[in-house]
Amino acid sequence: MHSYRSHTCGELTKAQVGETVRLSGWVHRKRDHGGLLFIDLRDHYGITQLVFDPDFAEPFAAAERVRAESVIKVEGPVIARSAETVNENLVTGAIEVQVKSMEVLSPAEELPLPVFGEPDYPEDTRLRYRFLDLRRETLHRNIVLRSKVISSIRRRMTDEGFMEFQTPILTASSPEGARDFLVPSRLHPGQFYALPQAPQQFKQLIMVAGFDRYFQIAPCFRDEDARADRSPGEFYQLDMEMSFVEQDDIFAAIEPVLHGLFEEFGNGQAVTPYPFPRIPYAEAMRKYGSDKPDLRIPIEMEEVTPHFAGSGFKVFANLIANDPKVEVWAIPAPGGGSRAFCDRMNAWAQGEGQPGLGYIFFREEGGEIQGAGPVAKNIGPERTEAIRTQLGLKDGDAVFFVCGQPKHFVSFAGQARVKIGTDLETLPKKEGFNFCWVVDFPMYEWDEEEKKIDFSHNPFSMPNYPHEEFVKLDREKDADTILGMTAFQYDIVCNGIELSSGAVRNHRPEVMYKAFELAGYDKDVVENKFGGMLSAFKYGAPPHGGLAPGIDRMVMLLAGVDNLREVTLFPMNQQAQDLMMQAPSDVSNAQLRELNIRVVQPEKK
RNA sequence: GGGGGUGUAGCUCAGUUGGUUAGAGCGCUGGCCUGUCACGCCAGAGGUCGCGGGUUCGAGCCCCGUCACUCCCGCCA
Repeated sequence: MHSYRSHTCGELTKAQVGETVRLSGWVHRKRDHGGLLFIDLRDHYGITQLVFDPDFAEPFAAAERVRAESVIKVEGPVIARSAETVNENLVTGAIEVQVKSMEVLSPAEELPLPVFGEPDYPEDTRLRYRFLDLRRETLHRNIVLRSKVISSIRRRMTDEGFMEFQTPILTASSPEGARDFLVPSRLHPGQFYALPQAPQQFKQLIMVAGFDRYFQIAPCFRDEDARADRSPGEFYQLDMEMSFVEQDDIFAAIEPVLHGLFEEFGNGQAVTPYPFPRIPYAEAMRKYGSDKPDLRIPIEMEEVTPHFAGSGFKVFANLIANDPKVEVWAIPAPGGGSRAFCDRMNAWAQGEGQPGLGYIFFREEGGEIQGAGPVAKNIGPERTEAIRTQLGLKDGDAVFFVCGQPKHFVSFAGQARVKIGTDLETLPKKEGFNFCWVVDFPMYEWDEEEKKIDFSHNPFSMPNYPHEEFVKLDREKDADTILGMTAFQYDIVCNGIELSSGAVRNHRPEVMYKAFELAGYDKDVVENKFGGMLSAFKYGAPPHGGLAPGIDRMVMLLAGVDNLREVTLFPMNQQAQDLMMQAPSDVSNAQLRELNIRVVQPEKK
C-alpha cells in the first residue's frame, strides 16, 4: 500500500465497503461525543468522515488531542453507514472509515484563520495566511476554475492553429502608456530594464518573423494604482496576434474561443451567440454613456435637446441658448414612475457632485397619461408629451435628464443609466454573459492639458483612413479631420467589463512616422523608441492585428466574484504589498552597491 | 496625489443623551456526552475600545491629528 494513501478523500463509496484503506488529509472538523468521535478528513478531492471508537484506544486518544487543520494519516476498514446516518450532501456520504491507526504527519497550531465554515475574515489576515485561505472551499474552487479556464484557452487556441511563445520579461522601457516597473542593470550602471506592460512589440515582431498566429498567457506589469478589478502591479492577458488579417478575421478567430469558454464554465448561463454585436464607439457613448456598455440593462439614452430649447424650463433653455455644444440627454426609466424613486435618484446625483437630476414621471389621470414633476410643469404638456412619445414611455415610467456639453456629462450619464437600471428591481435585466465589440475608436483626441493632439489609445493602431491621403495630412490645417478619424481599434466588453482592447496594427513605416508626427512626435523620437519594430517593418511585414483579453477578469466573471483577490493565488493588497512574502522589502547595501544604486528616502512633509 | 467608508475580545458585531464593573454569537481552553455531520450541554480564559492629543467632574461615544485596511477618482498606450 502507498505510504500515505490508498484513496483520496473524495473517492470512497459503497463500492469499497469492507476494504481496508489508508487516507491522508487535513482535519477539517472534529465532533467529539465523548464515547465516539468523528473527524471530517479533507483533501483537494473531497471530504471523508472518519469514525473513532474507544475500542481502538490509541487512535481514539490521538484524535481527541488533534487540532483542526493538522495533517493526519489514518488506516482502517470502509464501513457502510446505516440508512439514517447517510449524509446526502457528501459524495462519500454513504460510507465512513473506521480508524484503527492514526499518525499525525504535521500538527497545526491554533488557527489565525478558520478554514471550516469560511467565516468572513479581514483581508489582511487572509493575505498574510493565504495558504490557509486557499484551503477554504470557495477560494480553492475559484483557483481550480482559473486553472481549468487557462487549460481550456490553451486547447482552444492551439486547435485554431495558434502557437504559444514566451517573450522576454526583462525588456526595454516604453515611453507610452503606464508607468514601468524598472530593474537596474548590474552590467550597465545607470541603465534599467523594464518589465513588459504587455508583449505588444514582441508579438508584432513574431508576426514579422513569419509565425503567423501567436498566443501567450502573458504576464503584464504596470506600476499603477489598484482597483477591485485591477491588480496592483501584475496581471495576465490572453495575448494573441495573427497575420494577413483584417478586423473581421480577428473577431472571427476569437469569438468562438470566448463563446466556447463562457459556455464551458458559465454553469449554463446564456452567452451571447457570435458574431457578437458591434457597436461603434460614438454610438456606445451616446446610447450608454460608456465605451464599455453593460448590455444587461435595457436602457438606451436619447438626445432630446429640441424639446427643451426655448422652453419654460429656464435652467436648460438658457444653457442651450448660450452654447451650441450643449445638449440634453434623456435616460428612460421604465417602471420608475414614482416621486420616491425620482427623488432618490436626484439625491444620488447630488451625492455624486452633480447639481441634480431633472425628471418627469408619467401617470394615468382621467384616461390620459400625464407627466408629473417640476420639469413637466415648466415645459408644459405638449413638450412633455413629445418627449414621452419619442421615448415610448407609458403610465408608471419616468425619464431623467442631463444637460450640458456631452463630453463633460457623458460619464455621469452612463453612471446614472447603470444606477437607474440597477435600482429598478422591476426592470427585466438580461441574464448571463452579454458580449459586444466596441469598434471605431477615435485614433486621436485633444489633450486639454498639453493643448495638443495625442493618441487616443494605442499608437500602433492602423488609422481608418486612405493611406495615400493620410501621409499628406497636416497637423495644424487638418486638425478637425485628424480628430474625427477612427482607427481599426476595438474593445471586447462583457456585462460592462472591458475584457480587452486590440487593433489592426500599423505595419507601414511611412504611415507610422506620420501617425506619430500628427501626435507631435518627430521622426527621431519614433526611431529612438520603437527602432526595433520600425526597422522590422522595413524588411517585409505582413498586415497583422490581434487583441489581449484579461485572464483575471474573465475568471472573475465566470466565478461570479467582484474582486480579483478571489481568483488570484497570491495577490498583493491595495498598497501593492505581499503580506505573506513581505514584498517589497529592503535589500542589503552590498546588493545596492553591486547595482550602483543609492536609495534617497523621500522627505517627510 | 485626492475623496469616501471602516476600526470595540482571535473573528463577526452590539454598546442608549457623555455616566457604575464594556456585552452577545462564533472561535479557543477545561469538563461531560456512543451516531454526529453548523453535534449538544456546563464552566472558563480572553479588552491599551487602532494610536496620539484635546474638551469634560467623567470619553468606546464629542473635537483635532495620525495609522491601518478597503472602495472610488486621478492613473491604467
